[in-house]
Amino acid sequence: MPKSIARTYSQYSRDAAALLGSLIREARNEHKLTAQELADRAGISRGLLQRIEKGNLKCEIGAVFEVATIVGIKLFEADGNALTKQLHHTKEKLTLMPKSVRRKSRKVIDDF
Amino acid sequence: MPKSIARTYSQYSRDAAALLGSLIREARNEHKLTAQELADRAGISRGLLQRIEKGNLKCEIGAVFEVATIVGIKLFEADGNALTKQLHHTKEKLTLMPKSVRRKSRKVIDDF
DNA sequence: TTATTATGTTCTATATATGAATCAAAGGAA
DNA sequence: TTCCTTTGATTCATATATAGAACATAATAA
Repeated sequence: MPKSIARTYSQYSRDAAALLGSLIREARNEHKLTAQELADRAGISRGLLQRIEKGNLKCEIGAVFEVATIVGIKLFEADGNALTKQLHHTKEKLTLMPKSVRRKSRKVIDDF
Repeated sequence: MPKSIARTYSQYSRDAAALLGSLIREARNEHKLTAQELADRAGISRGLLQRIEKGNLKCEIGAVFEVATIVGIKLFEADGNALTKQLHHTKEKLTLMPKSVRRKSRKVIDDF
């Protein structure tokens, strides 16, 4: 990760992460799960779980999704099956669309 | 990250990430945005965007949220304002709940 | 109150995700 | 077809997120 400069995030992204973290925290309490227990189930450290619950945007999305799934927070869809359905549908749409994005040539316009 | 062993993810998490990636890809095409352009707007590299669209679970959630937000994919809520409302509501609930999870003492039962 | 457990916080070593560069392959326009 | 662009797929150097430990603080039960 060379040339890295502190990344900026939009307010919406920060709110979304904070909300998801709070939802996880709430769900964990309702499930009567210790931070350590939930972390163990998700295969992550307690420290990482804490950062997730705080809405830290630098956590890997896989860890966040795992934790959310364990405590019963459904991403995107209410019933589980709809997820894969929508996935297949989306992928079918993709095959029918142009493979690459291409706008009108800039080169030709620029030089003359 | 010591003692790291290839992390495993649930099928649901993998599907969720794959779906989100496909949705991003689709939205990007509809917005007529080049991968490079979207990556620039999100402040990430094109390679990272590629992995996000592939549903790679090891990407940082902040980058994924940024990209999703830019192409108009709303996380969790349809209208933007409801997000913060729900956030405040959730945090209020948290203050009314026990601060820590504690089950009946195991020590006392175990030894005697 | 006291004892015990959960959570918060900081630190360090290291595994690894990321940015950048490169090349190949594919796609769309003329 | 030929050109130009976009995308896919590598590779590598390095910035950094993570695991783990240690400790402090907070919170619950008795």
